Formats: sequence, C-alpha cells, structure tokens
Amino acid sequence: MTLYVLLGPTAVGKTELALQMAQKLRSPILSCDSRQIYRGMEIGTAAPTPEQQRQVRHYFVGTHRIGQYYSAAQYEQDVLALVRQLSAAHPASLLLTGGSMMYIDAVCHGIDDIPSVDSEVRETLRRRLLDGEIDKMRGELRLLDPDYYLTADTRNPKRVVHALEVCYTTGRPYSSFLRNEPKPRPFTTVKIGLRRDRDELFSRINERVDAMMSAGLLDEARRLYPYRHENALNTVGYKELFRHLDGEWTLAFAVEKIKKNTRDYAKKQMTWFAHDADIHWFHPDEREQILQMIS
RNA sequence: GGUGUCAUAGCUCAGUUGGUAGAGCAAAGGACUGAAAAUCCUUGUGUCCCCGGUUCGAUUCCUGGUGACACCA
Repeated sequence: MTLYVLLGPTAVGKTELALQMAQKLRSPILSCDSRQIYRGMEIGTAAPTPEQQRQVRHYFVGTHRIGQYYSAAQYEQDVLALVRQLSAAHPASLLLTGGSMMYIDAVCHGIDDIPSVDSEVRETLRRRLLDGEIDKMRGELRLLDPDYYLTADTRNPKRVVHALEVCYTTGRPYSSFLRNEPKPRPFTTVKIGLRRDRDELFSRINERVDAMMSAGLLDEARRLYPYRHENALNTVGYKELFRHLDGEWTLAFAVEKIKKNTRDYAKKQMTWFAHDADIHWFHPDEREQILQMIS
C-alpha cells in the first residue's frame, strides 16, 4: 500500500488538485488539517465545500465539535485505524492531504508513545502558568528532567508545561519517553509538495482572505464568538475578528491582520517542509506531471 | 510669483547641543514529539534629497538648487 501525501503551505492550491488525484487513485481524501477537523469553521479554514465532498469522500473534515480535545497523537491513531479499515477496499493506495506539519509527521514518522496527561495535572499546571509561576515551573523541570531541560526551549512556556505534565502524570522524566525513531507503518509514503513563488503565494493569500470576507467570514466569527476561548478558535481568521467584535480593532485592520498572520503561517509551513528531504516538489500547474507520478 | 515648513529604512516618523543614526509597522531567518492555523526565538534593512561653503570632522550649521505641503498673491 502506498500513502500519497499531498502537502504545501496554506492557499497554495491543494484542495483542487487533491480531488483530481483522488479520482485518479480512486481513493477517498484523508484530510490533514488541524482546524478543518472542527465543525462550524468552514469559511475561515477554507474547508472543502459540500460539492467537493460529494465528488470525493472526505475524512477528518468537520468531524469534531469545537471544544472537543484533539491532538496530533490522536490524529496518528485515528489515521492508522482508518487506513486499516479502508485497506480492504483500497489495497493499492490512499491519499492524505493538508498542511498541518505536525499531523503529517505524526502519520508518516510517528509520535513517541507518551501516556495521556492526567486532566487534573493539566488543569493545575495551566492555573499555575496563569498565576505567573513559570520560573518556579522551570526550576521543577530542571530537577525532574535535567536532560530535557538542557535541550528544550525553556523560554517557550508550552514546552515547559507539557514536559512537566508528563513528569507529574507518570512520575518519570519526560525525555525518557522520547525515542525519536520512525515507527513501522503498513504503507510506504510518497510525499508530493506544492509550492509557488512567494509573491504568487502571498497574492493568493490576500485574495483568499478577501474572498472569505465576501463569503461571510464575519458572520461565521459572530456565530463562534461564544466559544472564542476554545483552542480550536485560537486560529488565524477568527482571533483577529474577535478583537474587532470586541471593539478593539476596526474591521479593515482586522482583515489586514488576518492576511499578515496567514502569510506568517505559510512561511512557517515552508520552513518546516524545507527540512523534509522526502518531498517531491511541484508547482500546482504541473498537474500532468503529478498525476503521472501517482499512476 | 512671494513667504514659511518639511525632505532620514519599503511605509509612518524620532534623533544627532557637529563625531555617519533608531522606533513602530512591513520584511527576512529559525525552533518545534500528545492544544501546532498553537507556542517560542533571532535579524537587519540607510548616498540621513542634490551641489557647494564653514569645520580636524556636516545627516546636523550656512548659501544655492530640486521636490512636497501650507498660507499669501
């Protein structure tokens, strides 16, 4: 079995090409997008339209309620289970597509098995972080997991908190769970990357944000406003409009911020992908070559 | 046409009592192991409008240009 992975920065043109690839492969589409997972964020996440979803069966789109916990590790498990389930009907190949870097790696490379964090521990540490105890927490991590402390970016509170969560939940150093070895998979992966010149990509991003606004992104944000503290909505396109709805920013300013933050996100994706030597790169217009490659 | 004000980074501007300059925004680079569209780190960008003068030294002071703006005609 071959798992084709179509990846690339946001707005590069994955969705359209994925449909054609899926039809050629006679595969459903396994979406790999940490925000399209959630229901109700269709406009802001540029989710595949109902029409597109009628053409090809999509998985992992709109499957979760906003507020439901989800993670890259959960995604890894879900994809592996789905692949097992689909392999009878699709023994030769499947198509996975999206731009969530960590989710892609979770599927292709694997995330080390780390016990689930106890929810009380999580809540306690979250509270302590809010109470400004980050320095104290750093000190605790240094004692509990000196190895990790040396290499970790301890200026990033998320890194410190998560490592501590695992230490306190398991009674073992966080780093003792890290093997960083590729996990065996029942498929081989072929990664196809889409890229464009930066100017070209940035124009597309700017235009797409305008298109989202015309399509009713502001109304979508209004509907989601009551849930704005959920992690799912800590997302480009919504967080900026929430500040507008709070009266902090003018609408025009919020829209400019969405464009800017989307551009930054795209750059971040490209930085991540640049280290992956397994990716075969194409311009989205090289459709024939890509379809050739998967035949 | 006259008078005045201004001219500094891609943009908006600060500053140098004369010792070749710094903020915000924009931009660029990087990290990333269970919330990753998250979170975190790093970095400049320069004929200081042009010609000349004074000075050891001018982006800064002075003469003259050029351009923008304002007011007066």
